[in-house]
This record gives sequence, C-alpha cells and structure tokens, in this order.
Amino acid sequence: MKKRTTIYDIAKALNLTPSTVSRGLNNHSFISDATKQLIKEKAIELNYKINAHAYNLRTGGSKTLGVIVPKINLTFFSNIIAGIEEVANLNQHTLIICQSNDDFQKELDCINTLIHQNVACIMMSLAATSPNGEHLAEILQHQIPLIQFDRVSEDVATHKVINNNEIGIIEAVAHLKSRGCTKFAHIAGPQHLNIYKERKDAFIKALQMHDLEVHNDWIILDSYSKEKAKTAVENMLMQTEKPDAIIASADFLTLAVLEAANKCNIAIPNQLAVCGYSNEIYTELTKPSISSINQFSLEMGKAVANVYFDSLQHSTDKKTPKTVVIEPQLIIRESTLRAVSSS
Amino acid sequence: MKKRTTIYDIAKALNLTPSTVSRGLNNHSFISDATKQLIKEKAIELNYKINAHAYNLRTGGSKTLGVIVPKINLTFFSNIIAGIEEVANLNQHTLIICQSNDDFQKELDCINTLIHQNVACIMMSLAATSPNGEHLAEILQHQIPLIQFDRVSEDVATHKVINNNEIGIIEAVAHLKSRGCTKFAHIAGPQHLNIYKERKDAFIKALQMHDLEVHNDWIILDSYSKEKAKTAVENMLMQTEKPDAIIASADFLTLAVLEAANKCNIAIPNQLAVCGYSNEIYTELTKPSISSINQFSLEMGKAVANVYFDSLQHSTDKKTPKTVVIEPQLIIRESTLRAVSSS
DNA sequence: ATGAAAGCGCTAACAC
DNA sequence: GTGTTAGCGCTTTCAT
Repeated sequence: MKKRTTIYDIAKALNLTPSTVSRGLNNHSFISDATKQLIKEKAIELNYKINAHAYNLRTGGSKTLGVIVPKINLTFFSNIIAGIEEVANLNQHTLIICQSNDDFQKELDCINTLIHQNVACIMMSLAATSPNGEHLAEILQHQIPLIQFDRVSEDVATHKVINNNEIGIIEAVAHLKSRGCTKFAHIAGPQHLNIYKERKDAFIKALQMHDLEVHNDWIILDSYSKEKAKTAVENMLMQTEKPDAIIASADFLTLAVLEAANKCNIAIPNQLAVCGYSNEIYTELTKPSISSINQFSLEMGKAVANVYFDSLQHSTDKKTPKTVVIEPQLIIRESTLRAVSSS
Repeated sequence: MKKRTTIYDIAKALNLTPSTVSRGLNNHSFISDATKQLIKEKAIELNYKINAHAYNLRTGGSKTLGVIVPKINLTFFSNIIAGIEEVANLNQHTLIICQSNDDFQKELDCINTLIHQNVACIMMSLAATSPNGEHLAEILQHQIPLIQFDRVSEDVATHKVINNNEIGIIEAVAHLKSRGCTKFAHIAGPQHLNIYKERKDAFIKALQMHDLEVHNDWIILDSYSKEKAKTAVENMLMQTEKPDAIIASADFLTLAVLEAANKCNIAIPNQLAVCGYSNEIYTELTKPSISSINQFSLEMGKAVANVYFDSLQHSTDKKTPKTVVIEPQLIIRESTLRAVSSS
C-alpha cells in the first residue's frame, strides 16, 4: 500500500523544508515566484492532495457544514440539501448529511456525530418527535454556530430560515373566496410542529379577515397519514352541511381529498375546491391538477447556506440571531378554478 | 471562546495520563474497571467529544464515506443516498455528499474534495457528460476503494451495484404482448450512458425473442427532455402506421407520451399502451396511472453501503471486483391494461 | 526569502 | 495496570 504524497515528499524532492512548501502552496508572500512555481509543479507531478484532517486539526476549524434533516429523500428536504450544496461548493465547503428519520434519539446522535466532526456550522430542521429545542443548546456550548430552518424551535436563540406560513394560506383563502367559496375546511398537520400550527392559525386568521365562518368540525387536526386523512374527509363530506373548499397543510393530504371526493361523488373543483401546500411535482400531474403553495425549497437551501457565509463566517456580530423569511407563492391549478358564474 | 474538552482535560482532572484516558474511553483491556468508570463519568461531566480530525490523522483512516451523485434532489438519487445513510449510520459512519450536476469538470472537483477528506470509500454514479471512466483511476491511485452504482464505467475495475436493465424491459415487453400489443416503440435516453444503452438493447432483444418486428423509426434516440420527446412521439403518432405500445427509458418521458397521445386523440391504453421506467411516485397519480419498472432505489443504496461494509472494509480480497445486480420489478397500472378481447 | 521547531488531539509501541 | 514518548501532516511563530 503506497503512502500518499505529503508536503515532506515535495520538500525532499526539491531540497526545501516542509514549511516552505506549505507556504508555497498557500501562495504566501515572502516566497519567491520561482520557488512557488517549482513547488506547485512538483505537487502536481507527485499528485499531492492536502490532508484535510491534518489541516483541520492544525487550524482548529474545518470547511465542512453539517446538515440534519428528518428525511433525505423527501422532495422538500432533498431540494434544500441541493441548495445548500450548491452554495457550499461555491465557497469550497463540503457537506456532511445526516437524517434523523424524525426520531428524537437519532437526532441527538446526529448532533453528536457532527460535533465530533468539528463541523464549521450545523444546519438543521427538527425531527417531528423532538419534544422541544432544548437539546440544541449543546451545539452552541461546543462553539458551533447553528442555523435552524423550516421546523425551528424558539428554545434556543439562533439564526433561522423559515417560510412565511401565513401569507400563502391567506393568499389561498383570498383566491378561493374570489372563486365563490364560502365554507372552508382545513386539514392540519401535527400541531407540535410550528409549521403546521402556523398554517392552521393562518387559516383561522384568514377566514376571520374575510368574515367567513370558522367551523371547528372542519378543521381536521394532526393528520400525518393519507389514510387517516381520507377517512376524516369522507366523514366530513358525508354530512348534509359540507365545506366547498379545503386547504390542506401538505400536498399528500390533497390526494386523500381527491379520493374521498371521488368516493362521495363530489366534483372537484366545482363542488369542492382543493388547495395543497408545498407544490410537489405531482400536483400538476393529477386529474384535476392541484393548486398548491410553492415553498421554493431550493432557494431556501441557498438562503440557509448564505446565512452562514454572509452573516456568520466572518461577521463580528455572531450574537444577534437573524431570521430570513422565504415568501411562498400560490400556484393556481385546476383544483381551485371553479366556474365563477353566480355572484 | 471556550476551548473544547480534550483527553488532556480529563487526564488532568483525574490525575491520570492522556493515554490512560484514551484507553479507558476505548474500553481497552489492561485498564481497571474502576478507572474506566471514573474516566467515562468525567468525560460525560466535562461534555467531552472526541475530535474526529485528530483521530483520523492519527489512525490514517476515517469513518466517512464519500458519495457523488449527478443530482441530490432527484428521487432516484435521494433514495439511494437515504439508503446509504441508513446503513452507514448503523456502522457509525458519516456521509459526505457531493453533486456533480451532471458536469464532468464538477465531478473531477468532487473527486478531489473527497480525496482531500481522506474518505474511507467513494461511492459514485457518473455524470451524464463524463466522456468515460478514466478519471476514476485517480481514486484508486490514492488507495481509496471505489464503488460505482447505476451509471457505471467499465474503464476501471471496481465493485459495482447496478440494476438489471434487461430483465425489466423484457418483462414489460412480455406483459404488453400478453395484452395483445404487437407494434412496439421505444424512447431511449442518451446512449453514452450505459443504463440507457442497456435498456435499448434489451428492448430490441425482447422483441426478437418474441418474433416481433423491430421498427427502427420507432426507436427514438437520445431523449433527455420532455419537450423533445413529445415532438418526436407526436410525429410518430401522426403516421398512418403507428405503434400500439411504447416503452420509455424513463418515467418523465411517459408524460410526453400522454400529452402527445392526447393531442393526437389516441386512447391510452387501448390504442396505445405506455410503460415507463423508475416507478416515480407520480406514475400512480396520473390519469391513466402509468405502468413502470421499480428500481428499488432505497434498497440499491443499502446494497451499495453493504458492499463496503461486507466486502471491502475487512476483506482480505479487495481486488476481485464484485458486481451486485438489483432486480427490478414491473409495476402494472392502467396505462398498459388494455382490454384483452380479440386474440 | 527560507529554515527550525513547536503543537493541534489523538493512539500505540514500548517501558515500568 | 498505568506512564512515557513519538508521530500522524499540517501551519505558523520565531529565528536567520
């Protein structure tokens, strides 16, 4: 097993010292251009690659960002990761990715791992089962900057990148009202996650803004599975008084609505308009296609990375937490485009 | 800025030497249980976390796997990453993820980065623009084991995890024939990528096996965009003699077929049966839902990681490259379920 | 403009 | 059973 080339090998080959080689490779001044040239050529010739571990150990830092997401293979999160990667790459940083699988214990493990790895920064979105954000304090104790995104906790004062969960819902309600809807239902997600709570609160607020009735039976709480939501929606649609619009807190829930409506013989959008959240790819492929709220996940990932590179890496004021809000956008498709005739 | 706890701090606090502490933490024999206990308690008390860089530098290895994929946020690849992560995590390894963006130059950069990082193994799928696999030799020169998956090159002798691109297509042809189809078309992907070439070759082979005519005009080559494919399919469907079955080498191409068929007023599946490849989530959401070939991407990711942990990490025989083949499965949906009446 | 030497935090061969 | 010491590959202060 051949040993890898080190600066010592280069030094020996050129009759120089390791320090000179190091300086040469780092473009240090005080090294003559001729020597630099020589060193760089030799480095290429010997196929030298810096040893990141030695570099990191010596300098105490590392050009590595740690990312923790609930699931790597959910569109939303994989887009965020792709966005972070893009910006990290521009800044010569690499990414260590962990998934918590929405499990609190595993999230603790991920945090531990990233601390071991001495990452320059941790960027994370909370697991659904994390009771709160108190365990994040440990990251800060280890002097590692922390940026939270999407599912964030207020328990710890950090930079945050979040979606404006209110404006999209308000826009959706306004749009549906303009299409003649007056009886609104909402399928909400687990309420201990801030994003779902915010969406539900925004839903109620929007109805009140428009003097529309808030029908508590029409707010289905804690839907985390399509099947559960489908049953709940069917029950709702079998009543004599039923909603004429449903806003779901996630796109997969709208699939449950489509199926339930189909079963109950209710026409979408004319008898029941449906709006989702996240703008998953499939929302434009269903029949009817589903209106949804675009969260710009790739941009969100870029924003997260930029918080680090712009505000954290070189800033003197690392203390004041900054919150970046990504504004979502309502994408109107067939599922909300009711024929607007009467008025 | 508080310094992080090191084994020196623990040693000092207990009046021991760093080596004893190190041994204690690593559960070395020759250390009394009492001392071990003491050391471990102190470590927790002082919130000690091992410094991975020092460990890696000292041991020369690292418990980090490097993964390079064309795009992180494509379902297929994000599933593979999730699979790798799952197995890596079970083995206390972390993942460094890079995306080549299907760009050859960026792929070279990724490889460089991972070599810097001294990863224990590189797992990668080639960029679409990589002319060949000669640049992978560099990885092996640096004594880093390499596992290729999905888009692999024969230019370098390494372990591989690939899909059986033949069997799925053959199964699809058999299924379609059993449904009465006799005139087969194929939408092929870029032919310099082995996966698309293999699928095309399998298509031709399957037709020959069934004594079906191979109609060269009905093999659309190098389709990498939905729009391009749509135009090509429309042209094909406007001829007097047209196919009654289309097998696409990727799911997004079937969307083009649906649109083209719709425009040409051709009924799916009865006038034209359609089968995709990859079993993307949306294939069951379209109208009609699309038959497709499930590649088991998550399992593929696990298989990739297992090649490392089972065959590479401790094996004495690292030299003989092993190829793991994942068998795909045809998922039958509406788009190929023609009414079988005549015979 | 270059060299010498120390040290980042850890492990392991060698002492005792 | 525990201590001593050297060294992984690199950067950087200090010396020349």
